[in-house]
This record gives sequence, structure tokens and C-alpha cells, in this order.
Amino acid sequence: MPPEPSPLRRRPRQARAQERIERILDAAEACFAEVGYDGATTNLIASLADTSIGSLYEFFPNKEALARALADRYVERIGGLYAQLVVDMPGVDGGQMVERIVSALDQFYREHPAAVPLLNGRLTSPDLAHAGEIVQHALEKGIEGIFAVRRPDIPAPRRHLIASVVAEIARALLVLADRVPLSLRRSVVKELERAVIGYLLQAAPEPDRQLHVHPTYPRTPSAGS
Amino acid sequence: MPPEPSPLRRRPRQARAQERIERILDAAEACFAEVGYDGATTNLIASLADTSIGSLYEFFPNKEALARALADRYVERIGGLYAQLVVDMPGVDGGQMVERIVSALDQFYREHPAAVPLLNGRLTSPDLAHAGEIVQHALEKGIEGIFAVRRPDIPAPRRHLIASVVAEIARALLVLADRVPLSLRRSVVKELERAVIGYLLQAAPEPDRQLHVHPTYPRTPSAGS
DNA sequence: GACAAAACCGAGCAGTTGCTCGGAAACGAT
DNA sequence: ATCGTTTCCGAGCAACTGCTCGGTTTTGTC
Repeated sequence: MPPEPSPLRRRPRQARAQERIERILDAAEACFAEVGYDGATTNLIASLADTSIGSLYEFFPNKEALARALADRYVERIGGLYAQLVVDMPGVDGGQMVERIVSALDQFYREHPAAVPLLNGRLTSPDLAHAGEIVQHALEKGIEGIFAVRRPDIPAPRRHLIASVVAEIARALLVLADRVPLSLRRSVVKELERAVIGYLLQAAPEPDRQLHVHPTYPRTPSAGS
Repeated sequence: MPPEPSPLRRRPRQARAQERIERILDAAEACFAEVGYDGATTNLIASLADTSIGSLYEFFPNKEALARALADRYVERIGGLYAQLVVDMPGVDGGQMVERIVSALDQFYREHPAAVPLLNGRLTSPDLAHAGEIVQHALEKGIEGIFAVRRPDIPAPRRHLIASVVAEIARALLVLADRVPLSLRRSVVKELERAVIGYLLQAAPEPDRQLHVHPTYPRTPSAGS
């Protein structure tokens, strides 16, 4: 994979232009988050960024490029989050690790609410397909990387599947957490932790090293063997 | 909640018209599933239904009404699915029950692919907000009903939260299952079963009646106590 | 201050979308 | 066959969207 070509039509030479581009991206993020990609008009984005439609198209060749540029910012941010998690990892047990991953993802989705329509839209909107793919891939790769360090015994393809599943569950429940009354938000996040822990216990039961703590791992909630 | 007012502009008096309405809804479902709500134009829906745009608006006052009418069909279908599950329930253990619920939801989403954009769009598109709410509510209500029969010991508000979480996880992973190569589909559905079982074990550990089978239920994957 | 490059502007174009409306055709009752 | 009702039709309207383009303003350099 060659490094993604810049979605910019022209590189800014002055700081003024660079700031304007940043403002435009911030405005695009806010619009996408509130009304979705299709609902966000380029004219609205420009005026929200306190600039003209002409300036917007001076740097972004089309609307899709806005999504692509946002996706690039997201990938960078995701990389930072996971890097932080990895350096903290030694000496943290599984439950705490899940807690930290969930907390990091929670922070990410709250700071970048446009990631949700971007990821959802990838299934139907040709414009968002590529940008959404990129972000999704970064999210999965990060989780998979952490998981690989802790569980090198699991074959890579299965690790990848598990990482995808965890990423999807996290996204679904963090979106749910945002729709729910604010007083319930924390308890939904708590349920997300339970879900991830429960899933990992079922999908990748820990090897010997943990068995003395929990002699039996149930595979199904009631049927004995 | 009064019964939803019919989204139809006028009631059909002849069988011919009724069939046409059905064809239009089928076409709308196919379009929404393929290109999303925003991407589906009313002209395209009409022509896919082998009818004219004028006929479409003869019965549906606007585009939103198409989504509403689809949602009504979905609610009906969901009710049927869950009714079937409830009558089968006695004599089925927890693991098998989860398997059946997952299988029913899988069938539903495959037979009605437009349910996904409808549920996702509810967060941003004002048009879909109401229709999506209705379907989401039906899904949650069904799961909660089944859960209530098996676990009357759990307080209703918590039961509701758990049902919402299960519904969201199921939707997220069934969507994932549809994006994945066909050969992997079944294994993703299997992961969904694991996730739901694992989550329920964490969120609603079974009372005494099951303890003799699994003496200890871990609350976190590694931390003892 | 002069000048070229960079940045900015917004009226408006071409294309699309949801939807209307006046009239034609099919139907059902007599 | 006649006639009122229901159904069907599709050209086209008003509104909107992504985007262009000619021109103005600002910046950096000499």
C-alpha cells in the first residue's frame, strides 16, 4: 500500500491557508456528525468555517476529498491512541486492558463524532467507501496489534476476526451510549466492557496461565458440555 | 401510543392498486438496501416498480412515507418471528435459545436488507428518525420479552438495557457478516452467538439453578476476585 | 512601491431531486 | 352502453446541490 495520495488539490504555501483548511475540516466534521454526509452541503460547511465556497474548492477538489482528509486525520489519531495503549500494557491484566481499550475508543468517538456516519456510510455511499474503509482498517489493526502481543498463541486469521468483532461491538455500543440519556451513558459503556470481556472469554479462552484462577470456563450459559 | 396512522395518502379500493403499492414498497426496499435512503430517488423506485412517478405519489404523500410504510411491514414481521420463538421456548436451554434468537435476527436482516440503512439513518436523517425508532423498538421489545420469561428475577429497567445491548450487538455483527466473503459468513454468525452468550454471562449471571454446572463465573478474564 | 504569486470571494451554471397537476385510461355499477 | 369513481401517467416545476470562474484582495520579495 503506497501512502495515500493527499486529497488536497493544491498545497497551501502560507500559514493562513493552512489554518483555513483546518477550519474547513473542523466544520465538515461538525456537519457530517450532525446531519450525515449526504445531508451536509458544501455551502453549509464553507459558511460554518467562516469562509467562502470558492476557498473550499480552492483546496479540496470535491466533497469526497473532505471525507478523505478527515479520514486521514482520524487514522493519525487512532495510531496515537493505540501506541499509548501498547506502552502501558505490561503489568496490566486482561480486564483492565479491555477497560483501557474501551475508554480509548470512547474518547475517540466522542472527540470525532463524524467517524460514525463515515464508517456507516461506507456501505452505501461510493464517496465514503474508501474513506470509511481506511478508518475501519486503522481501528481493527490497532485492536489486533494489542491482541497479538497478549495472545501470540492464536493464529493470525482468527485474531483478525476477533479484532473485527470487537471493533464492531465497540462501535455499536458507543453509538448507543450517545443516544441514551446522559445519566445512562456510563452504564452503557460498562455494558460494553462486559460484552467485550464476555466475548473474549468465549472466543479466546485463556491458556493454562490463567486456569488456576478460574478452573472452569463455561462455553454456553447453561448446557453442561 | 395510539396505533400509527397509516402513512398512505389514500386507501386503495381496487386489488390492482393494492398490488401496485406492494410492488412500490418492494422496489423501495431494494433501492434503500442498495444505495441507502438518500441515494434512492423516488423516480428510480417508481421505475423499478414498473410504474410511474405519478402513481407512486398517488398513494404515498412523500418519500418519508415510503420508509414509514416499510417500517410497518418490518414491525409486523418482527412480531411474528418473536411469537414463534416464544412458543418454542420451553425445554430449550440458554445456549440454544441464543442460537435461535440469532438465527431469527439473521433471517430477518437477510430478508429485509433495507432495515439496516433505515436503522442507521435514524440518527441523522429526520425522515428516517421516526421509522427507524419504530423498528428498533420492535426489535428490542421482542428480545426483552423473551428475556423476561427466562429471567423474571432481573429488574425491568436492567432487562431493558440488556435487551438494547443484545439488539445492537446483533445488528452490528450481522451487518459485518454481510460484508465479509461468503465463506466466512457462518463463522461471523458463530462469533455473534459467542458474543451474546459471553455478554449475558457477564451481565446477568444465572442464579443458583445453574451453579452446580459451573461453580465459578469469572467476572473479568484474568483478575481474580 | 512594484509586481507576481498565493489566497480569497460569491454570483451563478448545469444537473438532479422531490413532487404536482391536468388529463387519459380502466373499472364497477346500472 | 353510460357514467361516476378510481387508477394511472409523465412532462415539467421549484428548489437545491456540487462546483466553476473571472475577478479582487493579501502576502512575500526585491
